[in-house]
Amino acid sequence: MRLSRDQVLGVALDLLDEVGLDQLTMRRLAGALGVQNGATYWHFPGKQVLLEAMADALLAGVTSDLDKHLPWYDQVVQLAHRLHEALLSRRDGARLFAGVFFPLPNALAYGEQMISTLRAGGLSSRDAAWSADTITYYVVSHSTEEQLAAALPDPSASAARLVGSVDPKRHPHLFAALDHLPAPHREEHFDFGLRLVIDGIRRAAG
Amino acid sequence: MRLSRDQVLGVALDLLDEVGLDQLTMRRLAGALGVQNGATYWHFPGKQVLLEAMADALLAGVTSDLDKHLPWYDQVVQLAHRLHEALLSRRDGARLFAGVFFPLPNALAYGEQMISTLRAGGLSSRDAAWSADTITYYVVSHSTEEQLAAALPDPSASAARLVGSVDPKRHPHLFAALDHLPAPHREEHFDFGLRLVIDGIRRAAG
DNA sequence: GACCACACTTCAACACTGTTGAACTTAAAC
DNA sequence: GTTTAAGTTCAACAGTGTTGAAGTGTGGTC
Repeated sequence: MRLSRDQVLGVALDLLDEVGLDQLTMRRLAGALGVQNGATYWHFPGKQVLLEAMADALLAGVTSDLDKHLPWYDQVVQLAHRLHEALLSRRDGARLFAGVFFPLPNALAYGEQMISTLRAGGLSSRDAAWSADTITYYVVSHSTEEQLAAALPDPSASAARLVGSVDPKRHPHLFAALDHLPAPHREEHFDFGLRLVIDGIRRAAG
Repeated sequence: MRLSRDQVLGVALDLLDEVGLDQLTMRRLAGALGVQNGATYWHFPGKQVLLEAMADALLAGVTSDLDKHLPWYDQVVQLAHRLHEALLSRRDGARLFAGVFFPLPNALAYGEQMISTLRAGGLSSRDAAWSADTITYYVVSHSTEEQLAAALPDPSASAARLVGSVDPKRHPHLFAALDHLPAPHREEHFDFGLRLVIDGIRRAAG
């Protein structure tokens, strides 16, 4: 049974969901493909290139069917949500994307769309580019943290460790903040920070 | 020559500066300490714990000598700058910090300080906690990207690859944004995004 | 000063990783 | 039906984190 590049890519993404980024090894991938270890190296010159291809595959379609009738800032919100969803669509997707950040087609399309939308809001070329950076930093970082929290060996034990290490005498505000951990309100937490950034941008747009 | 835990930690941080996070191996660390491989395992139960200790060491002093006479939002800016500097103080410091995110003393002190300052600005417990998250996401993400860009094998070749892969016909806005890459204006770029976030927070503070 | 217990180090191994190159097999091209 | 190249196998290399048994040195006690 001969392989194709797309087949390797597809199985690699499925394997990512199954075992996570840390356990995604070339040998395991070969096993999932029903093939010997060296075979994948014909289709991808090395693991790094495979990971880049996987990262870009994650972003397929992030710029499709955007609602162009919304106000520009709501279009920015929509696009940020798209990126967020794309990164969460696969296990460790955000970490995968963050570890690679080179000019890949879908990532470029995302960047172009984001900057273009911001320019439509009246920002200068520089401000649009830098604002897009800020939004992207936020989305990637938030997604990474979400998935890291979800991937903890024992979530309740980890939460207990967190609560246990915050002394209400030494860290009163942090202690109070334990009532507002991101985890139970993932979406609200994401939207809160995103709104902060976008409000700042709207102010910069004048 | 016997080792101490602090000695291992110190040499590990120096070795990090020298070889980078990816090349920081337990054997190399033992070599730098003038000792055999297994020896470090008496002082740290495993590499992960060592990395956590290193990450927290990075943050030593971030909350010292803050200017309490500034308006609350400028105190937030100052603290964010402190975190930024701390993460950049060692090679791959941001990545090191991001890969670990557990309740360590200096990280807790930072969180407490940030939330407390935001509360002083009038934010609710929830809004202060979530705003602190947003700021921290931004600083960590920005620092990570800065160090990743600085650590590229051949910066000018990488820049060329970036420029070369942006087609001005398909990505006009991205192409125009190439005049505003973060790299040559690191500090200005950092401050721009930080201000966006903090303006958003000031608006939320009402 | 001799002894002892424990802190610490060494050494050798284990199971695993990405990557490589030579040999082999299969499929397509003429 | 032979040739050519695409695709695969197999065995090895150099490296990783981690472990456990055996050894060594140092400090405290009799």
